[in-house]
Amino acid sequence: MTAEPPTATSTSASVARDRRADARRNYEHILATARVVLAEQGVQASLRDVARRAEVGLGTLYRHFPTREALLEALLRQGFHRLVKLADTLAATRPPAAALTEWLRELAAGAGTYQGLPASLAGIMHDSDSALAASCAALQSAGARLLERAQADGEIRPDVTGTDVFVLTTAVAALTERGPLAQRREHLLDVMFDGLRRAPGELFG
Amino acid sequence: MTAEPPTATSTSASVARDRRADARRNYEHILATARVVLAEQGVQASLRDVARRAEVGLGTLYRHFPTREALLEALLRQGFHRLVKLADTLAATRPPAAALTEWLRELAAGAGTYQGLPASLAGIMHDSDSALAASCAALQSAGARLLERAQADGEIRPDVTGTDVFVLTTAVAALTERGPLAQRREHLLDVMFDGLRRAPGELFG
DNA sequence: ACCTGAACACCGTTCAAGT
DNA sequence: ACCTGAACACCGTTCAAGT
Repeated sequence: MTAEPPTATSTSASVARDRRADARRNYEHILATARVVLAEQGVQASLRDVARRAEVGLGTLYRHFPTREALLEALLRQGFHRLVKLADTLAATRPPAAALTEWLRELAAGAGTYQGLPASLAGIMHDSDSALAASCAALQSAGARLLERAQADGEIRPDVTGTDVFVLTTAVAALTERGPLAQRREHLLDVMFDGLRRAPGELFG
Repeated sequence: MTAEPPTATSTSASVARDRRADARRNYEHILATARVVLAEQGVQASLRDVARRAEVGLGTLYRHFPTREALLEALLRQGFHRLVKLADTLAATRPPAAALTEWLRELAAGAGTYQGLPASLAGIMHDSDSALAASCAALQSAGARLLERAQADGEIRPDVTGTDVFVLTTAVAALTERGPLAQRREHLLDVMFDGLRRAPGELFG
């Protein structure tokens, strides 16, 4: 049952299907292994090590994931989608400013999944044509929408952009991803959020 | 005049002196070369390349600078001293809050000397026993003194530490060291400074 | 004392050879 | 079609051998 022989009429198609299944299995196995290895060593983990531990040739890894960013993008896609959906939920259920700050807290937490990931996300602005940047664009759009709502509501200063808020949040996530500052993530986010509020001088504007 | 021959009575001492002079020349030359190479390639530049371009053996570089942080520390020492002195000057001539923010702007600008340096400075918190961390401690102390003065003056929220302010500033410097965000350094620092002010809810406290 | 560079153990990336 | 791993061009680090 598990190994059905190819019929005479569909041999080449069946072979192709088998091959695709093999490739697909490799793809999934590399991804699962990468998840473990990056959890251990961070986003700068050795790709050679990932291939070794997935027991595939190095070329196989590169065939499926031509760059480190491509691998990272595949690993993070689900989490990105989850955050985009969360933005919609928060926009529908929470006051604009609270929706924004709660979402940014989730973004910071999500960026902490792998050591070095916040820096990679913040660094997307430096080379915006990576696979990771493309996938992250939806994330930034979701954040920008929450920001605009909060700004329209007058709760958040109008002179910050979605990019500003995104990079500031990932920067705080980077600072607090390990070490003694790890305990201060929420507080540093609070400080940043206060900076995002309408400046004091404009309180009566 | 330039090449004085060793006298008979001081041969070994003279040899020692010559050797020390040679070593000193190597030290200085490596440092000068590193300044150029790091300016081109950032703090992650190849140390092999530095040795090659300084025309010294790789071992010579490692003898003088056993770690990358040691080299970085030697490169930055002057700038660190300059910033510490600047803190004293600002404390003596400017109102407390202005002294703090102006000094932090200079810190951010100084951290932008080499690409990747802000991240290295922010990362000091993650391994606090490097040569760079030791030299940076004076810098952080100077910032902490300015912070305490501004807090005592009631201008800055009391629930932030010197470490908080230091890492937030270097983080903003890291975000804005290149790319499209480079133009927004001053603005993002302003946002951060607003966050450091007494929280709005406490305005009448 | 100090300098040198080969040696070692790693990388990331490519690509001819296999199935 | 896809997989493999040797080959290439790099790293950082160490250390025996030179002067």
